[in-house]
Formats: sequence, structure tokens, C-alpha cells
Amino acid sequence: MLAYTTMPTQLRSNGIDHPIVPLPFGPAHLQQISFFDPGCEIYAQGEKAGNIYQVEFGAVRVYRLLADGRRQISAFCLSGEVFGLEDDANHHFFAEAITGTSLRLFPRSKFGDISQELFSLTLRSLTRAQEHLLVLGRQTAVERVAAFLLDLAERQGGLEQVELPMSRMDIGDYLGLTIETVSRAFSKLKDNGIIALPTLRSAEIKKWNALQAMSE
Amino acid sequence: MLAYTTMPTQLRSNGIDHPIVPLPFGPAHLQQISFFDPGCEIYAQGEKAGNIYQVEFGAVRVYRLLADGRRQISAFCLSGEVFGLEDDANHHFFAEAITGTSLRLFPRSKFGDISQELFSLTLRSLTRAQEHLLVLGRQTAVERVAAFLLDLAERQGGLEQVELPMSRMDIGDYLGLTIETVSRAFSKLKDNGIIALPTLRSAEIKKWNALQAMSE
DNA sequence: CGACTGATTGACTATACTCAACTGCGGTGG
DNA sequence: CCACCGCAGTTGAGTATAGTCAATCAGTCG
Repeated sequence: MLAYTTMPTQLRSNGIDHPIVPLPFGPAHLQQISFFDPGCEIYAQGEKAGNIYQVEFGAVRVYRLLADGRRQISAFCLSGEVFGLEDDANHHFFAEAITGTSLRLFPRSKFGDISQELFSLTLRSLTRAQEHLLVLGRQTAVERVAAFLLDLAERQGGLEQVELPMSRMDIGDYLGLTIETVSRAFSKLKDNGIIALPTLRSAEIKKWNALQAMSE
Repeated sequence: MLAYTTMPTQLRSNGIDHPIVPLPFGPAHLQQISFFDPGCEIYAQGEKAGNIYQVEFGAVRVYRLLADGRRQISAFCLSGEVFGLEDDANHHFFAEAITGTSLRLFPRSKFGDISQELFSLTLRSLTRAQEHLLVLGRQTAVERVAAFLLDLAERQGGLEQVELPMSRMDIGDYLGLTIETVSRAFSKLKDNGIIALPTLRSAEIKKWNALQAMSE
């Protein structure tokens, strides 16, 4: 549950990392790199928002909580992806490392003008959130899981082997489902031969077309 | 179902409009104003995205469709609010006027640099979408309707009289519910004395605290 | 090897959906 | 001005999907 400023080498490779495209803004000497253990908090709701974060390797969940503990994960961030953009001085969300995670920090205050790149990243986040609204508002459990797997597969380079750094609980809280329903949806896809589940934390897409059809 | 470039005067006042804050970017001579009849399409999914739109008066729904016709409304836009921001050359969503609506158009191509204001608007849209994820993913039907009414009330200036320019179908497609469930939720809130429904297209908030409590 | 945690499966329940009947508001025409 | 019509909305009954609670299984780490 600690953040490091030196790199614990055993964290370097977890199978799902690939070369990232560094963010094109901000002078390099202003960028700081930090390491987070699994479960480690990156920022909390209400905290002052000062940085933008890019994942070097690892995975991050960004989420909100209701008073009674219900949780909605709004995004998983993988290598090369960016989070921490807020419309306010304070964070409205929590961010936590899922696995051992390395982050590149960009202090907002040090930016001069808003770059076209930063704007594009924000628009991409917006589109992603809006697409996810369709999933949560209008899709069944199996459709949500199918769409989730396709999304992850695409973000990991389109390989059929998909790594799942997050728990079933995380997936449920992302898809608006319980862990049992997530599990049943995985089982159904497996029973139909559409996916295989070689380990708990990976999936193999066997029938892309069928999965695509299920996600609509 | 038509768009005008002159103003049909009978559309001017529908009770929910208040003075808007004009967008602070773009020279005035580049801004164009258009009028849309109820149900009129403003843009379609796949269409080339060239403009940003600000609502002068009226109301707009922005939505996506699944192949089988299931619809998810990602946002309702009221006076002063902005939509049409896309991360791509083409629109990913549909936008339609709900009531008679006047829009101020800002051609993207005519902007020079990305202004701080435009960036802020985008971040606000992003936060709004992410907050809505929590509603769709983790709240019950009554909680969704309560949150919806509070949100509308706040955006209309915090008055207890809330105008509902959209149909129950629209509300359902925004909240991920059927019209029947929306109707039952309204009735439950009414039966508990939390709201009144003077007409089909308006609601009166009687017990703010109770409504707030129901929305969590 | 054993204990612990996370995941799966099963049985039952609750919430929201579907289908259908009915109500009432709003608009039109006599 | 009132009566009628049509459609949006409401209400009811039955169903289906996902949630809850509980038991079992599997993978991980001492």
C-alpha cells in the first residue's frame, strides 16, 4: 500500500504492458514518476487535484462511492492511458492502483496553454464515458461482459489473449453488476465456447464474431 | 421538423428559459443562430462534426442507439448548456430538439487555439457523464428519478417548480428504465408527498430533504 | 499441506420489464 | 363552448433478469 519513487524491479512486467506513447506535453524535467503497490490510493475524492497521470505499466481504477458503500468504477486505465482530469480544484473521484503500477505525473499548474493533445485526451475520455452509459443503461449482463472483454482486448492490442488485472468485484463495479452475475456471464460465454478462461486473471477470445454479436 | 434561420416568435418563451451566459469564445460574426422544431434532428451519428452548439432556449437530447432500437440518452441540454463536442471528425451520437429550440452554432474550424473556456466546458461534460455512470450502474429506479429531478431543479435555478420538457420515454431512455417504471417512480414520490405533479410536463418538489435522501 | 481469499454455482427473492387495460390531458371540430 | 378523439401516461398482473444468501470450489501464500 505504498508509493515509491524508485522502481521495484519485480513490478516491471505483468504481461499486459506494451510500449507506451509518452504524453507530448510538458517539459521532461517537470514530469515525475511514482510507483504504487496493489490497492494503493493515488488520490481521493475531495483531495486537491493538481496532477494529470499517465500509466507507464500496471492498471488503475477510478471510481465513486455512494454513502452506503455502493461503488461505481468509471474507468480502468491501462498502460499509456491518462486519468486525473477534473473540472474542479478538487477530485470528484477516487483512484487506486489495481496491480503494481508506475505512473508519470504531470503537474497541471506547470502547463502553459492547454495543448491540443490534452484537449484530445479529454474528448476521448468523454466519448469513452458516454459510450459506457449505453452499456450501463441498456445492456444485459452478458452483453456488458462481452463488451467489456472486447474493449479490453482492443486496448491490449487486439490479441485474443486478454489479461484481466482487476478482480471480479472490480468488473462488477465497472459494469453495474454483482460478482455472482459477472461470474455467471463469464461461465455462459465459456460454456458457449466463445471464450476460454485459462486462469482467473485472463481470458482467451475464441469466437470474435460471436462475442461481438453478444455485445450489441 | 424544420430548422429555421429566422425566429418563430411563438417559440420564444416556454417557462424554463432564463438569461444564458454566452460562450466567451469565437468572434460574434462567426456565430450563427438556428431554430429547430420539436423532434427535429440537429445532427446524426456518423455525420461530419463541425460545430459546437449552445442552447439559447429550448431543450435537446443527445443519444446513441443499439442495432435493435434500444436508446440511451447521454444528456439533456437546457438553456445556456453546450453540446456537440466530439473526439473525432464524425459525430458518435444523435442530437434532436425536444421542444422548439434555438441554438447558437460555433464552427470548430474557425477557432484558433483551444480556449480555456472550451476546455472547461469539456471537463464539465466529462464530470457530468461520469456522475451519470454512478446513477445508471448503482441506483434503483426511485433513486434515479429522484436524482434526475434534483439535477433538473438545480439546472433551472433551484426553484421547486421543475419543468420537464421531455417525455416519459425520454426520461426512461436517460435513466435506463422503461416508461412504466419511470411512471411508477413518479407516482411513488407523489404518494409519499415528496413531489407534486401539477401537469404531465412539470413537477413540484415539496420535500427537498426527502428527495435528496432518496437520491443517494 | 493447510488456511485464506476470491470465484463459482445453486436456490430463492426482489426489482424492473412486458403486455395489457384503462385514464386523462390536449387538441380538433362540430 | 362543449364533445370527441388520439396519444401519452398510469396502473395492474404476470414474468424474467439480476440480486441475495449460502455452500462449495480453486488458486495463492505461508
